[in-house]
Amino acid sequence: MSAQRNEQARQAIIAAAFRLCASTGFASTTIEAIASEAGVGKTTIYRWWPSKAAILIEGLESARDSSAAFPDTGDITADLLTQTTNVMALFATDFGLVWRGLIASAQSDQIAAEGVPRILRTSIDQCVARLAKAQGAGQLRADLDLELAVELIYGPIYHTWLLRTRPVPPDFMHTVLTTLMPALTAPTNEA
Amino acid sequence: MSAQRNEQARQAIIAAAFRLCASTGFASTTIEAIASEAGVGKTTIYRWWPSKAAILIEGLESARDSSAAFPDTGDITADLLTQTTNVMALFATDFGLVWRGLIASAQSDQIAAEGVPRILRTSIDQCVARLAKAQGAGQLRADLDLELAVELIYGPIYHTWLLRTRPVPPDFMHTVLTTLMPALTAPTNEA
Amino acid sequence: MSAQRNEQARQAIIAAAFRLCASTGFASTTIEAIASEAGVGKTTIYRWWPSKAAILIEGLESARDSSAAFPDTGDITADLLTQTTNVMALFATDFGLVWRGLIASAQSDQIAAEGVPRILRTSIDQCVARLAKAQGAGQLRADLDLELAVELIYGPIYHTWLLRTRPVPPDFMHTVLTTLMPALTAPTNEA
Amino acid sequence: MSAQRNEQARQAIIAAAFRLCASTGFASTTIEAIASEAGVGKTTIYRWWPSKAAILIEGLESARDSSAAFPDTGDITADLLTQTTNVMALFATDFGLVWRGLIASAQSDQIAAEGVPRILRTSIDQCVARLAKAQGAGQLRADLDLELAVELIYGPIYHTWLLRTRPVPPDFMHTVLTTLMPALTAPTNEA
DNA sequence: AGTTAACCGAGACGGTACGTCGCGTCTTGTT
DNA sequence: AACAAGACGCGACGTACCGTCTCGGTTAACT
Repeated sequence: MSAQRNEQARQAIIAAAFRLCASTGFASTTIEAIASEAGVGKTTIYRWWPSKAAILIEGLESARDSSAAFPDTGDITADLLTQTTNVMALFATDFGLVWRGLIASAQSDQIAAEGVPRILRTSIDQCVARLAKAQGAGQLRADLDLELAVELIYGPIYHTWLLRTRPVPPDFMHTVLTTLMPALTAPTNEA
Repeated sequence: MSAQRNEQARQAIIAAAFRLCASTGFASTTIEAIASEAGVGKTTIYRWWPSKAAILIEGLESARDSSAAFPDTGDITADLLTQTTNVMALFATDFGLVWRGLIASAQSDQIAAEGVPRILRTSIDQCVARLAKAQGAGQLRADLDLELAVELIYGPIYHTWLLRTRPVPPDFMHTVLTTLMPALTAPTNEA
Repeated sequence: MSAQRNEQARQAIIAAAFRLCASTGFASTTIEAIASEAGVGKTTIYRWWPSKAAILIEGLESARDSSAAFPDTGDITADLLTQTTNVMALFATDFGLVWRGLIASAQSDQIAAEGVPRILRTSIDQCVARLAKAQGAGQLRADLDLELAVELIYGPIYHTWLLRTRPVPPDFMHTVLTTLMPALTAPTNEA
Repeated sequence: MSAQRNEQARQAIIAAAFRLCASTGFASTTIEAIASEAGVGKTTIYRWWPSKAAILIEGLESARDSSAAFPDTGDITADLLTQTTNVMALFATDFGLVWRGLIASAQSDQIAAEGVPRILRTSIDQCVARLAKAQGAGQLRADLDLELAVELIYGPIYHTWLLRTRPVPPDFMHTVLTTLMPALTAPTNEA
């Protein structure tokens, strides 16, 4: 065998896809534009990815690490506020454009429909892990369904971010958590 | 002036758009297919709507009425459960396909980006009104931000429905409300 | 009966058709443009003319008179030179653009295919009449077929004008007639 | 470099254009119909030709050879009669439909306006060559402008064929040449 | 003097073809 | 064998005009 996959081309394609997506939007980021921007033949793209969503998904999955890790100061409420604030800040960057485009295309593109939940899974698992630790420490109700807790916490974020029903106030997540957390925390037995 | 708009054509176009969207999906519903299905020239569509999203938005806005009205039995928790259950059922129908497509296209199409929040506004306002009544009746905390409450309630629905991170259990909204409502309701002074 | 044809509209339409044809060319002179330019409804045009060619033909037929009448100085060769020179000058004006467009559309449009020969007939008949007079005066061969003579004289003009095979020299018709006329004139019996 | 032009497609397109032009006429021969008839994408046509006229011109130029060559029996008058008769016969075939359409479109289409004279040039040059030989042999006047001679000979043909002013008699070219040739031939000095 | 019907402007309508864009596949050398 | 380049068949785009068809409104002949 010889002539294996060209790693340079792979990175150039992913980088070009992100660049275009950030500058001209997800919808007008075409395979042809990516190929041209990356200085690559279309064939090379189609050989390795089935759609533009796949390229961006691969890009996200390989570069996710540092982005929005969970802090652990021992105070679950404070840590959630820190992390969700980071997430909302991230959504306001170029990353947000890509991610929004992927979520949108997941409604019709098969690859995106599988990739989006897969990407989210990691973040959710990290969140669940942090919540589980807090639960173990008695900071959260023992009977709390942690998957559900994630949805209660992140639901409002995606609701405002995707549906754009109102301008998001700066202290949005502070208010959300202030309102929500009492329902998640263990009752303080002060009878 | 003269030569007014043909109301028959207008309705045929909207109906055709919904039919196609339901049967072949939002992404593959083309203007040409709508025109053909409606027995109408493409020009007639482009004369009145700038994109397929606009057609579907107009259809939704003119036929919204009855779909998911708010019950009022006096019990806010029960009413929310009823209504959100109805909404989730609605999302599982053809309407859901259209709505999902519109939300997706709102991430790139200007018209959809305006229409989706406009459509939601009405539903949110109805929800807020019902919540306000409950608040007035002392069933909800007096200092509760009702817009936020809506996001806390519907956020999890859209989170699961759009992001598809896990299969939605049948009693999903029951669990959501059971967990969430204590944080929204007025504290029962039983000291 | 009542409400007869609006003469003002008729003239405005013909005038607009000529104006557009002269300024933007025959091909891009559309019925819609004529209607707009004339400040007239499309219906009014279609009520009275079957195609744009018909409008221009009517315009030519009603305004032909003065354009290229035949002089009669008694010298047939000189008169032909005068007249053909006038014709070629006319072909270089806006009239030429219209006439060329009509001849072109006569290759496909039924109305033009009838109108072009009808318009030409008049000119040819005038030419034939002048030739007949010369023939009667013994200036042309007695056995000359005058229809053919017209084609021999005008053929080269249309050949160069329609087929554009070479730049037309200024003394073109002088040379044509100098070469051709000996074949048409009666032999001078100088035995 | 790579990915060269598909010769099969090229020929299929030209053939389809001729077939359609012959069967439905030049005016109603559309690019879409040609593409469909040739089993080819529209893009492939637009990639290589700017208009349908260009296709037909290329077809004519690449297949011109045999069509109406000049005989050379030594008798210039007889040879001209033979050749012009052939031309008129050719004009009555499908080729005539194409050629007429091209001449018509040359009045508005830039490509046709260049192509028609270019195609004619070859035929004219052949005619001029034959005339020059006759002139060299003393059969034509020494001072005869041969370009002009061509126009005198072919002018009547195009006049009748394009302008359709009268039904063309069967012996048309015989009469034309009988009338015209004396003006072109060298005077026989029999004083 | 009032009625009324044809003509008028405006322009919406169902269509056809336009010329362009991007798709995903393919072919042709080059590295 | 993978690559760049890009031609290919295809489908949809949004536009321009086609010729037909309502719409009121005007207007001129005939009640």
